[in-house]
Amino acid sequence: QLSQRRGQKKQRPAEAEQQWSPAAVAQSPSPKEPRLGAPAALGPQCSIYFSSPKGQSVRLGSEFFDQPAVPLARAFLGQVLVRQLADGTELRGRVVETEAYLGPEDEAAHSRGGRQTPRNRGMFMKPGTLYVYLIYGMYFCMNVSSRGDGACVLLRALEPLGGLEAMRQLRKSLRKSTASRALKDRELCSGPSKLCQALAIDKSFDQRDLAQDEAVWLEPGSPGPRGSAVVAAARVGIGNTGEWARKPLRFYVRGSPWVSVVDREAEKSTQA
DNA sequence: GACCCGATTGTCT
DNA sequence: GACAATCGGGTCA
Repeated sequence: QLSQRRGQKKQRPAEAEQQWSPAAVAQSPSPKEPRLGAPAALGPQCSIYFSSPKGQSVRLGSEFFDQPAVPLARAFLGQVLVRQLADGTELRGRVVETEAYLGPEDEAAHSRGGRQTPRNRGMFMKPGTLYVYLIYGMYFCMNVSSRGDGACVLLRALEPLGGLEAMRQLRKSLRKSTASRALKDRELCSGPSKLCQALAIDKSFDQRDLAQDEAVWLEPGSPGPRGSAVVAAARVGIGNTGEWARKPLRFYVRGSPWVSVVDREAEKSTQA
């Protein structure tokens, strides 16, 4: 396993290109500002991909999630994940990295061989259902069920857009570090468990519906990256699963400094 | 009931 | 690059 992990490339140290600077992108409304209507309170009017009551608080509906894991993993890129805390604070982040898990045939998936247990039930529920699980006894990973039995998409990294200070506070308090240096913006959501900490996502979100839940939802972002702007690479942290460890089922936005692990080789084969 | 290990992260060398 | 932290769930007896 270690030898396979060793193949992963490290995040490059280069500074963030301007176009990805969070300051240059949307500033989310401060918690003090009047909030939009509850996103879950959707009227009957629905478009193909999202609902927009009164043209406000647009969220992606269940139709968006009802596609196979690979296209869904790609479609997630560029969309904005929003988490509303109990006090009304909105945390926002643009999805920049995902992984697809294909279901029973995928040897690296928790649903491999058709295994269905109380833990991974969310993977088998309707598209848009969250599958949140505890890993290494202390971290959470957040997946979204896709079309296909036992198939889902793992959210691996976000570009923080709003509520950065709340994220920093959550990350600081949830991790067990002695030294409490301030975390850089790049450290807030650049990993599957980091983003769960930053957005206060835990086991209580397991099996919730991303298309309906009041505390977490997905909004359409700017036009997502297309074609060669998306890098397809091997998934991270997959061990002895043979060919399945090498399949290019991880997708990330080329050039984004918010990605957790950059794979230079994969970037070459996915020519810009 | 015992045992093993993980879709990770952070720290230290 | 190595390695510890930490525990629920899967597997097998």
